[in-house]
Amino acid sequence: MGRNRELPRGYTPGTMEEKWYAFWIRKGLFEAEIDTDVDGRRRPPFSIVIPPPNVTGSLHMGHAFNNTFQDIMCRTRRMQGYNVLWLPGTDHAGIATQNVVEKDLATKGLTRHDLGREAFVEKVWEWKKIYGDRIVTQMKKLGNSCDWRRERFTLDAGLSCAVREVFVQLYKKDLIYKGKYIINWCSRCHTALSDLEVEYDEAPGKFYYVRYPFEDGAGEVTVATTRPETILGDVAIAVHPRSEQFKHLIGKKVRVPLTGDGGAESLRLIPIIEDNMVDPEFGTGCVKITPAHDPNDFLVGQRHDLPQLQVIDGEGFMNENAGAYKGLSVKEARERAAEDLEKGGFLIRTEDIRHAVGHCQRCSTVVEPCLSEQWFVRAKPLAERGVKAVQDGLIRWIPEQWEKTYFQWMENIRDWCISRQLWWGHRIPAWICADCGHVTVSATDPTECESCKSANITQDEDVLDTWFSSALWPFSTMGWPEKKPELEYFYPTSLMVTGFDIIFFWVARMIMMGLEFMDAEPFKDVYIHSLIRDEHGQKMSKSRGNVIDPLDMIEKYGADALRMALAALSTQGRDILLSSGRIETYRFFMNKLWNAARFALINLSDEAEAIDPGQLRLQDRWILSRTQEIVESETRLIDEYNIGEAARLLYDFIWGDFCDWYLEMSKPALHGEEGEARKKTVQGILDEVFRTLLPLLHPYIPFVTEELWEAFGYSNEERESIMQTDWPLPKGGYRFDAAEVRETMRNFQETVRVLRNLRAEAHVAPQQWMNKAVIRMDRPEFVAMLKETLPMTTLLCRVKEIEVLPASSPRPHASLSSVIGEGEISLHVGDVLDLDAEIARLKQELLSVEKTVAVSRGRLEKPDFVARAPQEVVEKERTRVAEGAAQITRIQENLKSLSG
RNA sequence: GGGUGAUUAGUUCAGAGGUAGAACGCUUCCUUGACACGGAAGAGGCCAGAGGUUCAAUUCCUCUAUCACCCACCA
Repeated sequence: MGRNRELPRGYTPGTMEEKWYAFWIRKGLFEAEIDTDVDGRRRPPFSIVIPPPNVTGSLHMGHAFNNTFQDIMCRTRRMQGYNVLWLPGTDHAGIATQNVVEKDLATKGLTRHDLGREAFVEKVWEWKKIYGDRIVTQMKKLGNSCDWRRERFTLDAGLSCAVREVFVQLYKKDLIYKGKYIINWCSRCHTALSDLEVEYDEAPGKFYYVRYPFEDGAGEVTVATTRPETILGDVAIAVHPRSEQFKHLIGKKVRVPLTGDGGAESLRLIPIIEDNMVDPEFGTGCVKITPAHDPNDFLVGQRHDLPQLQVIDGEGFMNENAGAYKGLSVKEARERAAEDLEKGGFLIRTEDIRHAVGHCQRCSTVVEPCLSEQWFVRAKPLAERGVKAVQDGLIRWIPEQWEKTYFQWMENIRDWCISRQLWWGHRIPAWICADCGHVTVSATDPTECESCKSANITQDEDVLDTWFSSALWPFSTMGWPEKKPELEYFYPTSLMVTGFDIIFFWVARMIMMGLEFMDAEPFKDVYIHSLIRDEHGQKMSKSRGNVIDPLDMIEKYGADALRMALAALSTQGRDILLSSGRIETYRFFMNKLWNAARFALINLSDEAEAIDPGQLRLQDRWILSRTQEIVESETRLIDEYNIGEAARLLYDFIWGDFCDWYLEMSKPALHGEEGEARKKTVQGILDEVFRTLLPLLHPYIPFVTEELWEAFGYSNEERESIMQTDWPLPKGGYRFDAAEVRETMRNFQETVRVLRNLRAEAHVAPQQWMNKAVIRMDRPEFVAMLKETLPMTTLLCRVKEIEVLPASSPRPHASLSSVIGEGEISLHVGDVLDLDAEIARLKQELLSVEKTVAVSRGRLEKPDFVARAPQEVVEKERTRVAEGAAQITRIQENLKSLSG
C-alpha cells in the first residue's frame, strides 16, 4: 500500500507546505471548469468571489481569517462533489494606493504634480507591478484554493469595460447625475469623499455665542456656533416657525459681524427666516445659515432659495469672499474671527463643548463640508430593489441580525458621491464640450460632442470612487458585459464572506448593482464575520504596535496551525481575540495529530486490514460510532457556516476521545496481547478512523492532512489527492446504538477515573502496580461492562486484580473506597491507609451526595413536577434519589467502620 | 436620539429549557509501549442585578446596570 511507517518524531511544517501547494497547482485542483460528470450531468456549482484586498497591501490577520473561512467552505464543497469556483483578485484602492505612491514621491521631494498625470499614473502601475504580487503570494502561503488562472484586478481591461458600461447605462436611466451639492472635502487628499468615507470622532470644541444686530441697530439676536470663521459665509438666520420667542422676528434683517470694510453700516445684511430644522430647545434657538459650508444649511438654502456664499477654498484656506481673512487657513481664520468678534463687541461668551468632527477615513484630516460640482448615483431606486430582494429571501444574511442593519441603512440611503479628484482610478467616461457645454457620456471614447458635433471636447478629469468598481465585482470578474458561459453558470455566487465594516461600502452596493445589471442577486448567502483583535480586545494597528503578522505566524507555527486557530476561535457575532499563544495551542494540536498518525503507522501492517464485527469491543464500537457522529455533525455545522464549532468539535474529538482514550486502549490489541484477530480488527479501525478524519480535517489544515494522507498510503494513480472531486467527504460506515454505546463507555470511563482518583488519594506513584480492587455492583449492564473491560481497567489503572462482587458483599479491609452508581469501588492500599485523610474525604463525598439527593427529592415532592415533566426526566430524578440514598448508606457505613 | 451585540472559572471564550465545559494559567505527581508540543489527578463558578413565562431558567421574555460597536443634520 506504500505506507510510510516511519514518520519523524515531531511535526514540522517546514517545506511541506510549499511542496503540497505546488502539487495542487500542478494538478489543477483549484481550477473550475464548467464540466459534466460521468453521466453527462452538470455538477452543482459553488462559487465565491474573494473580497479583493488592496493591491499594494500586505496580508493581515483580517485577510487571513476571511480567506481561511472561504477556503474551508470551498475545500469542503469541492470534496462534496460541487464544482467550485473561488475567484481571486485585487483592488486598485484609489485613495489608499495614490497616497502610498505620493508618500514615496515625497521622500524624493516630489509631488504628483511635478510628474503630471500621465507619468504619475504610470508610476502607480509600476508600483502595482512590484507589490501586486506580494499579497497574492501571501494568500498562497495561507493555502487559498483559488482558481488563479482567473485572477482579476479592478483596473484591468475587462473590469474597466464593465465600469464604463455601468456608468453609461446608469446615466441613461438618469440614475447618475452631475450637480453642485455640498460634499465632504478632504483638503489633504484634495478630493470629495462619500458620506461613508467620513469618520466622526468626538473632539473638544467651543461654542461661540455671537450677537447679530438688527438692521436698525435696535436690538439683536444671539446665535451659537462652533465655527465662527463661517460667519463670513452666512446668508440668513433661521428660527423655528412656531417659536413664541422668535417668530415675530421672521422677515426682519440682521447684520453679519466681521463683514464689511469698517463701521456698523457696512456690515452685510441677511434676513431672518423660518425653518423646521431649527430645534427651539437647542443653543439659543437661532441658527446661522451657511449653505456653502454646512450640509443642513445647504438644504435650508435650497428650500429658501438663498445664495451659496463660499468662503473656504479646496485647499482649506479662506478665499476672496472672506475679505480680510483671505489666505488664512481655516484654523487661523477661526482664531482670528474669535478675536475680532471679541474686539467688535459681538462675542457674548464662549462655552467649552465636545462635539463630533468628521475626519477623512484615509488620512484623518478634518473634513470640510464644501459646495462642489460632483457626480452622484441616485441611490433610492436601487436601494428599494435591494431591500425587496432580501425581504423576498433571495439573499440570506448570516448571522441574521445584520439584515436589520442593512435594511436600516438602505431605507435611509442618500445619494452616493462617486467622483474623486484623484488620478488613480477609472476615469469618468464623460466629455465636456467647450463650445456648447453639453456633456457626452459614452462607453467608447467619442471624437465629437454628441450635441453640437464639435470636436472641441475634453474628458472629465475626475475618477470614480473605488467602491464603484468593487460594487460590480461579482459579475465584472466573470466577463460581463460579455455573455460568458461562466457568468451564467456561476452567477449568482453561492456565498459572500466579509466583515461588517464594509456592509455599506461594499455588500449593499454589490446587491444594488447586481440586481440592476444582472437582474439577479450577486450572492445567495452573505456571511458577516467579526473582527480580529489583539488579546486585550484592542484593534490591531501599526501605531499601537500590537499587530500579529499572519506571515510571521505561518513562519513560526505553520499555515495549518494558524488556520486551525482562526477557525476554532471564531464564533458568530463576537470579535476574535488573538495572541500568538493561542496559535501555538493549535500548533500543539498539529503535533498531537501527527504523533497519533505516527503511532498508527508504526502499528499498521502494509495491508489494509478488514474489521471483523465479531471482534469489536466496547471501545471499538464507541470510537466507530463517535466517528460516525462527527461526520454527521461536521456536515451539519458546515452547512450552517459554523466553522468555529466544527473545528472545536474535531479538536476535542481527536485529542480527547481518540488519543486519550481509544489509542491508549488499542495498545494491548496492537501488541498482539489479545490475539491475531483482535489485532487485525483494531488495525482496521485505526485505518478506518484516519481515512475518515483526514478528509474531515483537510479543509481546516490542508497541508498536514495531505502529508499524512500520503504517509498512510491512501494516494494512488486515480486518487492523487483527497482534494480531488471524486473523493467525496466520508459518510461513515458503522452504526451502533450510539446512545447505548456512549452510556456504557461513560460508565467505563467513570470507573477508570474513580480508580485513578483513589490511587492519587493514596499518593501511589503512577508507575507502581496496585494489587487489588473490588467493585461491588448489582446493575446487570454495568456488571457486564465491567467484565468485558476488566483487562482494560487493569491496564489503565495499574491494578493487578479487579474483582466484581454483588453490592451486598462485605466491605474490603484496608481500602479506600468511592461510590459509583448504586455500587462502590474499593482499592486495596494495605498499611498505607491514612485513616484521618480517608475519613475527611468520605465526609466530603457524603456532603456532596446529600446535596444532590436533597435537590432531587425537593423536585419529586412537587406534584406538578411529577405530573407535568416528561416521564424520562422524572425517572432520572428517581434514579438519582435511589442511587444517592444507596450511596449515603454506603458512605455512612464506611465511616462507621473506619472510626470504629 | 435610534439600533445592535456583550456580561459564565484568575484570563480568553464555548454552551444548552432539566444539577455548568474547554484552552491558557495555577497545585500535586509522572520521561509509562505515538506525542514533555506529552500523560494522570486536582483546586477554581449563587452563569451581571431585578421581575416574568414554565413542573423546571444560567438558557426564553421584560426591565435595570455596565461595556463595546454602528447609524443619525442637533447649529
